Amino acid sequence: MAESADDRLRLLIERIERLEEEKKGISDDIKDVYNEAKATGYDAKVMRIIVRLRKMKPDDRREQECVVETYKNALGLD
Amino acid sequence: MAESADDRLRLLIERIERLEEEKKGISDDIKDVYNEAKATGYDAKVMRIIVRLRKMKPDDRREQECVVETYKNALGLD
Amino acid sequence: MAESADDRLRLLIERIERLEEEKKGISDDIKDVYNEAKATGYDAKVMRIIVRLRKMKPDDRREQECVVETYKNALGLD
Amino acid sequence: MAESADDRLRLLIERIERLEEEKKGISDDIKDVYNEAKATGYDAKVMRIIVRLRKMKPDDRREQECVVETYKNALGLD
DNA sequence: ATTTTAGGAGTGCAAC
DNA sequence: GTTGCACTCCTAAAAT
Repeated sequence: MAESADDRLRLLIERIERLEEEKKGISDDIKDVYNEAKATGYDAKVMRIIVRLRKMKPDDRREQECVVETYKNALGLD
Repeated sequence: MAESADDRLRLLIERIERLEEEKKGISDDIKDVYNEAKATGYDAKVMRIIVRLRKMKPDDRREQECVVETYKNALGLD
Repeated sequence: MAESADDRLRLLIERIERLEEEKKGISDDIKDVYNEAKATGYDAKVMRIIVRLRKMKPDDRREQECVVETYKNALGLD
Repeated sequence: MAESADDRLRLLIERIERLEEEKKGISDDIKDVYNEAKATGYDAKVMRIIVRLRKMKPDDRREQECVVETYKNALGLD
């Protein structure tokens, strides 16, 4: 036959490898932005927190922040 | 000789395995506490956040919370 | 001034968010390839192992495989 | 009442914190064993692989190793 | 049954 | 160079 099982497997693997390279490139780009931000004086760690918060649905986020406050108060945290 | 290299390696591996079992037991205990808390009506996810916050040095924590607030304001978050 | 600090921060965050979306898209593509492979009868877990092995330098890989064999023999594994 | 909700939450949190300390202690012990092994000339990375292999059911392990071989051959790996 | 979520392990980077 | 930190991956549990 024109295409052996071995070739099929190889093609799948190679597609994955190409995609992983692309992904790696983007990860590097993200790292660059954080470094650029840090060089400008921003706190990268906090920026990561912000990105996470913005991923949440606003209502969920506010709800959670509220519960966190409650628990902090219960424990005398802050 | 009394103790072959093979035995030495085996003993090291077995010590690691014993320790990993202990660790697993404790992880399960922690999980139990969270489940108990959840059954009592507490929000386990928020509890995890609290545990993380309490691990930080209070000054660092307050400093970070402050920067988070600043960035949130800058982005109109909240 | 034309560009406030707030805008600068916002732009950085938005660049990160765009890049993370792209990255997410590629991750999904990779997942799709694995699913396609699985549907064809391949073992996705083993494919992941293969991808990892192909990432290594051939000499390093062979060297490591050799040491693994040695340790397995020492422990009567296999 | 004798025990307020705040106390209940605090007690749960403190139990978790104690357990996490124990867990951390064991993790450190494990690290120590790997370091001791390394000092004796063993390859810690390979030891981790061995530990993982020994966790698997022997039949599953052999089956998987077999499929890995097959795929490696299909790709001319080795 | 599918999809999300958390914990753990491993890897690589970075700072010291 | 080594220690710690952060990101990724993967497995397993959980919720829907």
